[in-house]
Amino acid sequence: MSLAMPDDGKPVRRTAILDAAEAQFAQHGYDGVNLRAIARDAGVDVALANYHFGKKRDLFDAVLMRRAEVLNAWRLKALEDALSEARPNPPSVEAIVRAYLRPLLTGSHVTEPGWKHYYALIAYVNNSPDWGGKLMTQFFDPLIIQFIDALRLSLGDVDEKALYWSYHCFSGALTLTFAETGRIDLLSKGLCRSDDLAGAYEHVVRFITAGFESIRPA
Amino acid sequence: MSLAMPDDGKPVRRTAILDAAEAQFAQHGYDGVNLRAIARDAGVDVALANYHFGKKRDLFDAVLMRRAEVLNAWRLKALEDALSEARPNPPSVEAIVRAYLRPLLTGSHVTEPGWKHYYALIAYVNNSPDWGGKLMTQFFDPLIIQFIDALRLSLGDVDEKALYWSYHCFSGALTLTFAETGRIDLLSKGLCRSDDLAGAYEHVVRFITAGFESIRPA
DNA sequence: TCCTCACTTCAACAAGTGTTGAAATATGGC
DNA sequence: GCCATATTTCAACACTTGTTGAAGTGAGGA
Repeated sequence: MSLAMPDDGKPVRRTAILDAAEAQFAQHGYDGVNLRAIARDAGVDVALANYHFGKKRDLFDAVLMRRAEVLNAWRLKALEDALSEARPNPPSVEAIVRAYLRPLLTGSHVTEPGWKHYYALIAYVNNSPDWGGKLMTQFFDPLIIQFIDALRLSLGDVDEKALYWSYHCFSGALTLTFAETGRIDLLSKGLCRSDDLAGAYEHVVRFITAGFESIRPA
Repeated sequence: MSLAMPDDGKPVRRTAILDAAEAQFAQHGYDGVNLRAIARDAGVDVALANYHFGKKRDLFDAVLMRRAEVLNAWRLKALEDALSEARPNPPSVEAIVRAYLRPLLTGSHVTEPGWKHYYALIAYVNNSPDWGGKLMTQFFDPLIIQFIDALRLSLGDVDEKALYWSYHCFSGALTLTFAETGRIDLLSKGLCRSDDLAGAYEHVVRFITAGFESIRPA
């Protein structure tokens, strides 16, 4: 393995491009970014992005995919832990919600700044009409379905439409919160801070858990 | 008044540009749109957008402002109605949430297709880092503060941070739902439909109301 | 009729865009 | 050292971008 290779066996410049693209796309969206700015941030020639990733759109997909695999694995493990801890009973709604959120707040997800960019990117994709929905489906649906299955298990014979719309609310609240848009700082006149995700965690968990509990059949 | 003037006294081409820009910005975001495409959709020369609105960014602001004023007025009336109906008691949380949502589902907001574009645009702005938060603050905060005041009245001596984070969750869920991204259609395999806002309404109200109720002091 | 003014179009600029093919360089196996 | 391969740079093309100044149009008032 060359000295120019990080642990994953891919050239360092390749990951430098991914990192720079991730930050840029998160901040300005797909169309707000040009490849020369990405290359400059990565300390690299423009053409190199094309060599490693092909077209601009493919680079965007590569950025999205890289951490999606990691995040899905973390979340899956957290969900399985919650399920096995509660067995033979179904886990509580709160435990499921926490399993979905906690990976965003532990380990390298906090220390490595790239993850913060990634969360903002997810918010951008999640709220983009048409193609955003397709991308989310492609990268995250297999795992999300498992979470919804767990919720169905926990809530009993729940109305299916209510379940999906509730997850939809969850998704919107979550992506906006982790995007750290600075919105709540202005609205609350500094009382709440976007970058204090740990502080937001308990509030979000409580709000979302109560929302899901409200559809539990009587 | 010239024949080229609609009721509001502004030239028809001016509003045609606003309509076209609204649709384009909603679908592709600020940077994903070029003025020539807007002009083509409006059946107008490129330079005319510049004549009426100045720079591209000013056009974007004009699009945002046009319906913000209308929406804020509708919502304020709905809130005041809820307050006066409940007087001398504080209104219920559910009544406040409904006052915030119902204007999106009544009158011209349903019949006029431009409003659907506008909702998608709000989702785009709300989830944009930095400048998105500033824009939302500028156009919507005065009204939102009144809604939060009403919620504080209804919920009693509530924790302030919990109140703001709860509204934040509300905001994320709401903007995503009304953006009609097509996401829930794919996730639910067609069971739920993004364009069925009336169908989503009751589910969202229930979820959000329960979330706010969960922070009510014991 | 002529003038004024708001509105609209035309033509063009200067800068920036993604993408590419060929050349240059580095790397690892023999 | 030599060769095949992977990586990186260079230079350039063809095209789109926002913006502008000058010219054109039409309606209403004097």
